[in-house]
Amino acid sequence: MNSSSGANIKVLIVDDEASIRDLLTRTLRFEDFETQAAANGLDAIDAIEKFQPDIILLDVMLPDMNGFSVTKKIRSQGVTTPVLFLTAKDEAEHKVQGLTVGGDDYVTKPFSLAEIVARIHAILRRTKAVKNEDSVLEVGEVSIHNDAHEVFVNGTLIDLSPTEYNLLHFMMTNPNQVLKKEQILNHVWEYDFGGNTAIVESYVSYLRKKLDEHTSESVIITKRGVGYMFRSTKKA
Amino acid sequence: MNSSSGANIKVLIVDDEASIRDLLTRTLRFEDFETQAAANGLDAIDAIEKFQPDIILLDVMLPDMNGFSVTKKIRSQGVTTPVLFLTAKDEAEHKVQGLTVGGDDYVTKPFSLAEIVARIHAILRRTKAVKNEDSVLEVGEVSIHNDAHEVFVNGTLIDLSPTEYNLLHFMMTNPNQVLKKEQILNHVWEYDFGGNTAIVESYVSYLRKKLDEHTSESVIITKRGVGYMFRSTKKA
DNA sequence: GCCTGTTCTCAGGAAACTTCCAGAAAAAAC
DNA sequence: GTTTTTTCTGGAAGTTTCCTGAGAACAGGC
Repeated sequence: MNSSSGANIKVLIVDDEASIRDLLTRTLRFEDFETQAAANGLDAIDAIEKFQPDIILLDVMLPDMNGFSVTKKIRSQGVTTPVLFLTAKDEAEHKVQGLTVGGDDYVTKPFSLAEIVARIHAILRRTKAVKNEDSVLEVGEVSIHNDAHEVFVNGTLIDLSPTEYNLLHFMMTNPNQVLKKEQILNHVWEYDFGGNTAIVESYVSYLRKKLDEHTSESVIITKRGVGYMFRSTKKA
Repeated sequence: MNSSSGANIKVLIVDDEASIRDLLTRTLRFEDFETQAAANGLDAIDAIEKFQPDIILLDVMLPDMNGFSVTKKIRSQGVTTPVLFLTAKDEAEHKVQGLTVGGDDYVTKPFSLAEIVARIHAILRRTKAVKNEDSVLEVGEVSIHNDAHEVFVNGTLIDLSPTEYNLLHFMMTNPNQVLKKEQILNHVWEYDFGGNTAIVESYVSYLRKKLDEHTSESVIITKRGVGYMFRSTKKA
């Protein structure tokens, strides 16, 4: 999202898969977070002590011990750093839910990068009141209420599917800036999505159909050969 | 694009085709980058260690190992140098997509030199904040907003096709100097473009038609027998 | 289980864009 | 002033990109 999204925030990434560590590291650094990574539970505990992260992304399945044990261990040492668990969908979701007390939260793999970034902000907002990722986002004639997951266009409530909502949210956090279809795909869809950018076209089409009947002019502009742009102002 | 565009920046060029290495080397040196080249993966890994580049142009198809393996290898060694992948259009684009989320990016072959230079700047701006390739470029009565891909002439928004935009951008980054048609062709069009410089004349004509109705005098001056020049000031 | 909403793919058609050509216009050469 | 060279520009062909409807696959709620 914007360039100083995570300035001065330290994130510890714990996952045994190198590709996931890499993906998260580069994404979060790009978002201006300071990151460090660990591949197993022991290294993680070590890194928490030394690196003193503000938040921990913790894979539940680790080679030596599971994420819950890691959490239990550090909590017993008085560490209250919030944890964002990364878990496979089938990995006993209810188990995770029970453990996400306090500031903690979890996302299921495969996740989308936009979701990870959003969750991190949400957690930090709750626990530290760092950077108030506003729960209401208003751009031009459209406003998104993040808490209620509601979208209003010039006062009218619009019903969107989850993916439509995510796409709109991503575009509205980057208004007046051309977003390449690939860029959109990489942020809004899950990281292992197999298809191509045609789906972005489809969803832009869905969004337009729902939004544009209430606006003076289409809020999503096609920049042929480049991508799409959410406009906040009149085109002139 | 101006003469000190890449001062003190080290670029490692990795491609097995000598002609591509040459093309890139000459272009980037002209742009004041410091360059070094490698023809295969092993040499590349070696060069990364010794040369310590600020950015790597990496062909995906290499004789010994592919570009992803090279990246994986160096990342595992803690090297975070951003990579600009060079890839054939049909070469499993989705594979590359996952890798373009952090600082990395990619261009498909055949690329244009202007695009390579622009991407390098974009990457460096994001990762190192070296030399902010301004997102707004203003020369005389014309201003280009790179983020939104919009062009204003004396306040009026002008609608341009991708090629028109690229041509204008190239000319505006080199104002008040005569650009030979061939030079323009080499920078703005893809390197394997088959036609001749007549197309530059066509596009200059298109640009003039769109821009000049809002300016006091044509912004693109013909230097007969030589080329074209974008003027920033009145001609006198 | 059945229905509904959602996600994703695909393909046809429309629109925009690129490229080439050829005649007109302008400038330079003689 | 005429010829030659170079540039300009409209048109047409061919290609690419984008939009959208239709339908398959899937999940969740009732």
